[in-house]
Amino acid sequence: MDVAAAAGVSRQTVTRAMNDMPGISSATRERVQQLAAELGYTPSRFAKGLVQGARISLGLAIPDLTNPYFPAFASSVVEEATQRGWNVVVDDFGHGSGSGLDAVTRLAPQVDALVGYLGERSSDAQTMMGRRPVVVLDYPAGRAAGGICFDYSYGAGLALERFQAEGRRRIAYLDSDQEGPATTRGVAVAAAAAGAGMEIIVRRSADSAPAARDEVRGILAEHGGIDGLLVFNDLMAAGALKGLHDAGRAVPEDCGVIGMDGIPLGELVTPELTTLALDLRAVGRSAVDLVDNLLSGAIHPGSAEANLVLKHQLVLRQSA
Amino acid sequence: MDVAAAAGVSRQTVTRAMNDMPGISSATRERVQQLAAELGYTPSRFAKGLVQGARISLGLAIPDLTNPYFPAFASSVVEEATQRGWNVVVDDFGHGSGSGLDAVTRLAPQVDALVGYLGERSSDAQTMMGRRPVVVLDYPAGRAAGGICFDYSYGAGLALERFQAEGRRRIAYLDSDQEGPATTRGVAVAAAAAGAGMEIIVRRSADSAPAARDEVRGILAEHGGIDGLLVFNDLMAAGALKGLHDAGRAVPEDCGVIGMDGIPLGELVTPELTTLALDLRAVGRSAVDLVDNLLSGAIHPGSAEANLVLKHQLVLRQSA
DNA sequence: GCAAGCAACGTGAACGTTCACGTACCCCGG
DNA sequence: CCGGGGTACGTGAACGTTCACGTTGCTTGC
Repeated sequence: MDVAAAAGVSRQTVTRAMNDMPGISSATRERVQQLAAELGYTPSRFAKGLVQGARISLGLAIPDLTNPYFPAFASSVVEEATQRGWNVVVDDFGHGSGSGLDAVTRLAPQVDALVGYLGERSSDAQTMMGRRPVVVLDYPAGRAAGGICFDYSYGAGLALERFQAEGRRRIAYLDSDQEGPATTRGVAVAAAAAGAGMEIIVRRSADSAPAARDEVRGILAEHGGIDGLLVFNDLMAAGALKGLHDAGRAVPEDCGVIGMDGIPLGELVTPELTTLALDLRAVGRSAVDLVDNLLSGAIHPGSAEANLVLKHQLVLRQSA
Repeated sequence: MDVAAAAGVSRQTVTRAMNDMPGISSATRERVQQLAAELGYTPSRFAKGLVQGARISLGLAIPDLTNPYFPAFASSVVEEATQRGWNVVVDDFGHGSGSGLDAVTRLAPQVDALVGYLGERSSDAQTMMGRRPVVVLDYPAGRAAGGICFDYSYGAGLALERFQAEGRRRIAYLDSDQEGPATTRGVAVAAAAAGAGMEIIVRRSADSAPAARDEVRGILAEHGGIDGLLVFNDLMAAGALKGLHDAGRAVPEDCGVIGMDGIPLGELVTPELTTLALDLRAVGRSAVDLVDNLLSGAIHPGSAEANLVLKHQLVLRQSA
């Protein structure tokens, strides 16, 4: 410790001065503090962490901060973590920063727990994190050691019911092409449609508004009679609205549109988006709560309480 | 180190096994690795950091992740930092998590450099960070030790010119009520208007779409003849579009609207938003570049190169 | 048969901080 | 004058890792 030598005192005295501890005269305290400031001394967070034990830092793995869903979610995670005095290390694995697994590789050595949209790789993530808590959101079939997933069957049912109630018969579902052959949502929608005895058209596009816009134009070119469109998420639904407008279809008169997620964007587009909404802040809060309980040992990885299932709510606005 | 005892080897051997270093038989390596996995052993990041020296972590202080501008910016910061092998600790000081200064207080002990929208408190931030680099975005009058700011006078000029070219005469500016008596943007707009010999109406609202929507209804109630509206940012501009629609004003026919920032949201609203756009990824990239150069000593805090001024570009879409 | 060489492993020391002590010194009361 | 009790400081030790060396023991070559 350089400051100790410069001030002619012991390291312990410097510690006392920097942390405002008792057992030091105010004269030396100020002298040491000023000297520290002059020398640009900053206590090493590593040494501090080593001796003081865990200051918790939470890893947050996000597929794409550019998609407004994720900041909405991240916002509540950060808020909730901040309240607990944790800090949050964010990794965005979009834009060529690799896969979710790369994000976990980067985060694992740096954090005490992990929360994230990791898609298929959740078990690898648990392996890399060892005994440390991992909360996977929107995990695919099967249980995660800890996780939150969504009851898409229920949500899809709500949406299809709505379309039917409106008398819509030619329904299409626009899926994301991100995960493997079909997304979790995709299979749920297909199942719900089959259950309701409906035949629906399924198309996929990249998870962005422009891609959805283009894809919708394609759908309409092939299937002109579509009068209901369910979309993978609200961002793509916003693009879909544009695509319908491009093709001269009026929403909701010619074609109803229902999105998923319930992000604030839905209220800003025209017509305002009917959507299967989640309580986004509740999702973040639940994720951090899970981590907290896993850390404290209040609940155990793999147990029933470590897996939450949240339901969507159909928020009716203008588009359907 | 528990694993060392359990495996009956020395700590050094464990180190060699965990880090795939030479000088160890593959038999012992695997035995140690498996034992480590069973015991749930995770190397302490603190001890590692202490002995190996700095793994850089970058603090990112964000006023409100809920406002789509900030994730757009954060996304490029995270991407750029990830490329350098840094990790990013995010703090959102919206939603009652205090002020920017609170965020800095939380981040300062944990990071090697700081980037953020800190508003007025940038000098306090530098004090808390000592010699470590601080890059302040959108700092108010006066220079920051390191920072990026925007030439709002230039941008405001572009917008007002556009309104004039369209023959619009009754211009209003909707400001944010976040910072003190008037925002940096507010004074720039006022100055640009005065320079152009224009008289403009200035109103303020909270920095959110619903607040802007309400405020715009208020403006129209008082000043019905408004035919041009410049707005603090794109999010508020999106709300303003809704407000104009509520009041039965057609955009751009009855009233033109120009936003600021150039976030992707602008292309999803109807009509699509004409805006003073920034290259958002360039902003993030520049911020991280600055930090990098400050860390390496290539440029010095307070020097001319440590302060960047970026200009807006008027992107014409439908709203003006 | 003996040293050289190499592979496999162990042994302090160090990183920078805090914790639990120990030690001067001063002030007072008796 | 002596001891008790405070205040202001200093002194190992410890946290868990890695680094730069040592130290075995076995092979190899002549």
